[in-house]
Amino acid sequence: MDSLTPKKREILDRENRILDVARPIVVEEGYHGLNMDRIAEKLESSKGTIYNHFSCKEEIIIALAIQNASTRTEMFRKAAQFKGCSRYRMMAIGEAAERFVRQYPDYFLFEQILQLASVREKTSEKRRSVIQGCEMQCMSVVAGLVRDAIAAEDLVLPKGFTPEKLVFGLWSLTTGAFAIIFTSDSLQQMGLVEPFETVRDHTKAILDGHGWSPLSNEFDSKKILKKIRKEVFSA
Amino acid sequence: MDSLTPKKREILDRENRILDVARPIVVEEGYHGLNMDRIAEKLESSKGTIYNHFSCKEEIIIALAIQNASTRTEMFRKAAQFKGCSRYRMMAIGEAAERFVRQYPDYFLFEQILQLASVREKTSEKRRSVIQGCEMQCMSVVAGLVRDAIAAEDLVLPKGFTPEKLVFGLWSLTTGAFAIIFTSDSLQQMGLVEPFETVRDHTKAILDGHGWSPLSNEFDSKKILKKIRKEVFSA
DNA sequence: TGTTTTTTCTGACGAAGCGTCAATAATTGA
DNA sequence: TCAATTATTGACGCTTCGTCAGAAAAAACA
Repeated sequence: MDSLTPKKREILDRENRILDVARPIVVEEGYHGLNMDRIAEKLESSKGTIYNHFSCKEEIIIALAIQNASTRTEMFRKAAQFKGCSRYRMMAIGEAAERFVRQYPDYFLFEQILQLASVREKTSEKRRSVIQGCEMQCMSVVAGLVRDAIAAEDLVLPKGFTPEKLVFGLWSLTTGAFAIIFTSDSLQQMGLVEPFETVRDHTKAILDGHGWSPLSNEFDSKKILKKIRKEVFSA
Repeated sequence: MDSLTPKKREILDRENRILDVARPIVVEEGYHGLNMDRIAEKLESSKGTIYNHFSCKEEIIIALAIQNASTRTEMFRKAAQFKGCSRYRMMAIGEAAERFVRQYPDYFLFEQILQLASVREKTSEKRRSVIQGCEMQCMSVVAGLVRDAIAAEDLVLPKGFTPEKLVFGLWSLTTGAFAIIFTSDSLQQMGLVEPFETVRDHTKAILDGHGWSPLSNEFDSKKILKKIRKEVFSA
């Protein structure tokens, strides 16, 4: 359905043009570098027009995050479909998480900005719930996989230890690690050069620690990872 | 040495009074709620005077973080001195991390604000390195403990897997989890009511996963935790 | 004690960014 | 073609930032 009046088309396009202009500014100069006058200037329209699309700059930032958020959900879904036992499928999701963050490092920057209460509260409930929805869907995919593992008797969780608790742990580990990777100077200081590999190692340890079989010493993870990369991620 | 001229004393006091005034503002109204005029008003002095102490509001926020940062280092040091095997001492540090974050939740708020590049870059190298130093010291304590564990043959790390890598994993898990606990709505949605307990469980899993003995099924962690709480934290 | 020098304080000021809205321009539809 | 509707514009008021010349206070000196 591209048959819109030229004017409607222009307005629709502009929404994306605004985001295209804003993205590199936020990436290069951060939250404070982004301002409405500058966007208007680059877009060769007036500030009022920008405000017709976004009610404040925070809305632009959350819109930028939304541009990427559903991609992650898709990647998680696709990864969960990897043909193999539950543990391998979990590995595939780990790979998805890593690929996503390497491919869209901007996303983490936006999330970081949006985590600040004073920024977040300026955004619309509508956009907030889109982001929240994408995140919840990712977690649901993982939780579903944990349930599959339990059903397949690859994993036995202690009484009261819900699949969601396991998801929370993995989520904490990966988002915590990514935050450190992207913002902290400590890694250099500690001499860590391959942080992503280390994240993989720790994910492995958590899963082993919870007894999710096959345990990592019972299979060749290098080989499986290769297979995952080939079968799930090559388009 | 409190024998200063009354004027010098007043100036020195004021530095703290500024922080005392600023803290609740940042905690309650976030980064955007804090502004220099407001501080000046509450302090019943002029804005210029505030600027004599702090060159911008970001400096105030980092100063607030510094007020707590060394406490954490101290708590970690104290915890590492717990009398027991390496794994128990590690548990003591986990307990220290949890206690710190519960006792000074503000600190995490400040850190979050300071993580934004556009905020961080306004702070002085001097204060930045104080914070960085405290953090590195915490990590060193943990890394030292890992080395102790290796020396005691409680832990064998694979070739190339440095103690720092293990620290990175634990650090990621805990900071990631704390960030989620304090800022995300997802926890409620997932029905997680005791997140701190869950963090403990995952820490346990990571340590088990790396084979740090005694493994968690070889001792009564409830009992040890009780002992830690009594012997390390009761002052 | 009075006087000079040094330090500190003050608040008005310019700059920058936000978000608004009356006026203007463009588009649509009859 | 022309009224009605919709979209655009940028000047404006407001808030906050950070500065700095002049005022006030403190310290040093005589």
